[in-house]
Amino acid sequence: MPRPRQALLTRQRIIDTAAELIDTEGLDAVSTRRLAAQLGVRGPSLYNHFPNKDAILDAVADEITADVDIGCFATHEWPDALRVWGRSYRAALAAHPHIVPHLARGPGRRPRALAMADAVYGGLVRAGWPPARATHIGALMRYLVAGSALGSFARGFASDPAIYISSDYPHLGQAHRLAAHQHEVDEGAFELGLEAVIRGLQITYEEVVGGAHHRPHGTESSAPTRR
Amino acid sequence: MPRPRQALLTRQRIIDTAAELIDTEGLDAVSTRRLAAQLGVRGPSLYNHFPNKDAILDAVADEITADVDIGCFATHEWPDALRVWGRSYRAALAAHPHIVPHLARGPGRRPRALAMADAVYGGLVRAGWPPARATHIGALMRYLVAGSALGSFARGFASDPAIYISSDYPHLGQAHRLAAHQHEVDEGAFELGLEAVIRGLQITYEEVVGGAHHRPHGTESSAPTRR
DNA sequence: GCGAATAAACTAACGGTGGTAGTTTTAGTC
DNA sequence: GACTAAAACTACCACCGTTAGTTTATTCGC
Repeated sequence: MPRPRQALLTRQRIIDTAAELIDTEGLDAVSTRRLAAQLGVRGPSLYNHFPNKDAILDAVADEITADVDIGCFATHEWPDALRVWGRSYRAALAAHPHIVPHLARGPGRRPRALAMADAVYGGLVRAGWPPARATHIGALMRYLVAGSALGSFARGFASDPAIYISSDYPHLGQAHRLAAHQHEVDEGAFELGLEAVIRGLQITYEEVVGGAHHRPHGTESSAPTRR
Repeated sequence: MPRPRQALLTRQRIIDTAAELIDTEGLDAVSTRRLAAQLGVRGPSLYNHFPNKDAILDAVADEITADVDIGCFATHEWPDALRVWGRSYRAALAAHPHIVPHLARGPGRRPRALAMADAVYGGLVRAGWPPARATHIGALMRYLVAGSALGSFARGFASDPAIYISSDYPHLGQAHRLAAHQHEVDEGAFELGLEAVIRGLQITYEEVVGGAHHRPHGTESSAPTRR
């Protein structure tokens, strides 16, 4: 009916309900009408609180980013900070895999996503990494995290054994069992990648930064040029 | 118009036109009616050739997978094979970034994607990697490639400088310039990650496989536990 | 305290979406 | 030459995001 005595909707209530709907039924299940129905309301009412549907999804995405640990860059050496951040970043996204495609488009204007980028970049530069490299490392970690949270690698394989019988796939005889080991495969692959990347970066760090943490500035452009 | 003397549609023509539409206008622009219009036809006619829209997108995704070099696993040592495969995999996806979210859900039943998984897994196992590790490496590479092709890291930052002025983001003063260096940043981050991963894996390889390529089985659990 | 402005719900509607049913005509097969 | 299958069509269906305009309650300025 018309304006109620007590407001039925809050930004926060909309965000929470949307997140719940996304988690339980997937991104496609979130229509303005369905979300509104879940809230006991009528669709267009959402537009009193958000300019459009995308803004709702943005708010959900930013909410999720709040669970990521970025304090570690102030308290740990950079390799450990990358480890802690990377794991909490992945855990936050993997808990809500259905919005990862939306989230992975970048921080955009989401304040918490920007704060995360700021902490990572700042921490790496403070540790002595050249700015362009710090950018690369941040990007690379996002690749790993988003790629791993985007969709389960293991679940991507159909669990119907018949598919893999074809002689075209001589090595996939056991692939139908992957889905059952989803968690182990995805987690294990991420950990393997995280450790490999950090180990590889430590070698690069020695080469590039060497022993001196405070390098004379001006030798490395802040604009990420490479030619 | 009833059945024409010469068929207006072909599976291949639909795939090609859909790919073109995706590349030029994005995934959202692909509706059955728009795609049909581009083909000089009326929407429902597509359903004579594909069971639903998703099958069309699947076919486009598989077409793109055809450009990936998987022969390298037969001709190169595993570290070089990973390099060649990874680069061509990423190049194929980055050429069509708009379908990556669709593609990244896994091989499903797409034959070329399955053939790729088969070649990678087979190649790594033949090189001496334990099966569980081979699975992890394949997953890990997909994370890196899909994460990097999914959406440009650099383009994810708004190019409006005003956003980054806030004192909440003390290190992002130059972030608005990222978009201009998109290609360099994305490419550089991927290369950094690829090399770091391979270097890290080579260390693991020495530890796990050692000099002997044929290790007695049973010493390595298939579950990648770390505690 | 009162009038004006704002806020928060609603109904109705627009154009677009994926998909289905049923029709017509052609092409190919026994 | 009769039958079947294929490939286009028209006409829908229910749903989608969004806008416009309405109604009523609250809040703010004087």
